[in-house]
Amino acid sequence: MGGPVVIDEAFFARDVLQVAQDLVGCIVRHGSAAGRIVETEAYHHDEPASHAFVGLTARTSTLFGPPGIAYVYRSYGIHALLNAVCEDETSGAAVLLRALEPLEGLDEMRARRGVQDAEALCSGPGKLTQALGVDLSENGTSLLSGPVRIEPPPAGAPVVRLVAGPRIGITKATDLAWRFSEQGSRYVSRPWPAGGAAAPGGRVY
DNA sequence: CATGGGATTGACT
DNA sequence: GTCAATCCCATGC
Repeated sequence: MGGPVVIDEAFFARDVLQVAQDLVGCIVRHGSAAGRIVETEAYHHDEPASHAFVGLTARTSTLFGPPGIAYVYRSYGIHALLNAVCEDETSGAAVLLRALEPLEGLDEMRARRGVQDAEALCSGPGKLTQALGVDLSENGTSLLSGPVRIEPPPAGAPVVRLVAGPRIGITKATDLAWRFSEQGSRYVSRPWPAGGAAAPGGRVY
């Protein structure tokens, strides 16, 4: 897709659907652990599946912060989920990182996750934060200059083929095809329908 | 102040 | 396929 080479605040300030697609193929790093993003979902305060739908509260203040910061929250009392805040302070928009292809610090990830299989280390939004060692203390920190960083794809990396479909694990706004992943990746949180075809209502890019 | 519901995972029938 | 674990916080009394 010839996406942006530079990841800066302007990268995250764009439309959240565009950022969600462009983040697939980028690198997330925390300490010596790093992985390549293979699956994302977009959320926006205009639709009820978003935490920001309720407006500005203590919980959502991070979502209504500047683009390029991390929104980390606890899900089901157990898991930390990592998002990248997008658009401007009025949007309450963010991209949820749902799965990574582990690249560096595999043994560190295995120790934190308690599993060996590389395909199971980061194949879910709660799994990848556990593997990277990301927790709620990183909420609100910069993804450009903070402890958790997002980097552009390595130079010469092949163009990513994207598949879009409905978001997972939500009960509202399930008609929106705002989940994006790399076509054919073995590291996604849930496999797509056989043959690499787009899910119902989805689309292949 | 009490209650209830998750953007999930892993164990189990 | 079902279900519990377990914490934050929005909501309502």
